[in-house]
Amino acid sequence: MASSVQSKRVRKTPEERRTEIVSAAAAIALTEGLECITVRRVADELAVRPGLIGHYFPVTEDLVAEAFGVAATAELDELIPAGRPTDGPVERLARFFSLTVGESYDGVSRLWLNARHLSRYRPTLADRVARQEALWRNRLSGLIREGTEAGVFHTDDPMETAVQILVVLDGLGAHANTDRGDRSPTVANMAVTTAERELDLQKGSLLTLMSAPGTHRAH
Amino acid sequence: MASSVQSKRVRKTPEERRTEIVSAAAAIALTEGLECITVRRVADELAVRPGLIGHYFPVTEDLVAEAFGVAATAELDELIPAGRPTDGPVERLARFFSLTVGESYDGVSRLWLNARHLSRYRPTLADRVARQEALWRNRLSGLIREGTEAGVFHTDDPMETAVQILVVLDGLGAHANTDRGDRSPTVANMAVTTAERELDLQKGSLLTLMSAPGTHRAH
DNA sequence: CACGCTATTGGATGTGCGACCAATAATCAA
DNA sequence: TTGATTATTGGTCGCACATCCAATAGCGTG
Repeated sequence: MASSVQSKRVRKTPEERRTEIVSAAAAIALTEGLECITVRRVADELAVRPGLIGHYFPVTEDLVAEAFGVAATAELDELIPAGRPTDGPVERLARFFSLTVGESYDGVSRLWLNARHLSRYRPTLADRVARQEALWRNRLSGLIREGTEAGVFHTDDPMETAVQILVVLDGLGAHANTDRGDRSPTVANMAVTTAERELDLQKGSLLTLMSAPGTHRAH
Repeated sequence: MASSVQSKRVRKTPEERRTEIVSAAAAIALTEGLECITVRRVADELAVRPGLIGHYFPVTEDLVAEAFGVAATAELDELIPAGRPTDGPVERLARFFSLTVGESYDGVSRLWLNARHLSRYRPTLADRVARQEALWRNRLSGLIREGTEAGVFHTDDPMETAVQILVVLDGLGAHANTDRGDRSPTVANMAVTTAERELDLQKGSLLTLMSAPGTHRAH
């Protein structure tokens, strides 16, 4: 009982330890940024020695890429849950937007900003970013396609519409690290407006469905 | 003549040396990135000793912020020249877009991406970014206001329209470090489309004016 | 010409990083 | 119980960075 640091070493299965490491790294990626994922930082997050991280990830860049992938996938699953939907396309799209306009989405914006910039120097991460972009595109365009087939959305090219929405979302998210305070409602709702226009929905129809969750900004 | 390194030390006026340093740093910012602005890197760019940089910029972060400001201002002056205009608002806006869709604009996109991310950790840079954003907003909204007063553009709020255009531009620029290859014309021209829509211009009217400069992508 | 100012040099200090490796001990099979 | 496997430790190495400082030498002033 003399020392708070653990004297006995705990030995886990490689799989368990590995996911533990990646999870810790993903958490750091979201809260502090991808460049804070360092061998030492992750190590004392898990109360192990730095060398152990290097044992599972001999090249740190691989851990960074993996952490981004896990974090981004988790966020996407929150925005547009995969699997059998319980709601209709309109409700699911409204959910998506209500989550993306909230301030809690700033963390996600920061992560993407972070990853996109860091991709300039880390090819492994660049690959992961490209894969995640495809994942997000596909998930959103899938939702849109569902809606068009159900007759509630109208667009010739669901993928193109999805990309347009994501571009606007990226543009809004670019300011996650700076001002973002003095934003007019028109600008703040640009993504929703884009969706309503490109999907041929009535103006404000999506917006009115978005009041359900706790974190929204009606302004 | 035995040594290629300079044996004699050159002594310049503080103003001259200072601008020299900032210019070198700005060039590095555009080509390699803001985190490559290091005391040593700038020093051997100018063939001086690292200590000299520290003499003019005791805190390196200040040099980084200054370099970004200079680089961004220079780019803006290229996109929307200040001073007495020789062309009309429509031509100037067309020039703006023809320069922003070209691949040569990727460098600028990268710079903004870089600065916006780095602002997360460097408050001094964050201030500079905020000021530059205001500068860009004002310059573009000024141009739009000119056009509305001349009766060629139609919008109730030139500033809001300017911000909308810039948001789309930021969204498109987010991918400057990754793919950006498989982009449909619709997506590639989103910023122009936004302008035409928000300024109540005829569809394609701006686009057709954009063929002049060498670097454009009609797709 | 001599002197003072200071731009510029050369070097030191301390930090954090990724990568590497031999020694140790936990776990499981024989 | 014994032994092999390997997860985990503890430490080292070299590198790049920002910051600080005393010594040096250009250049203008007297």
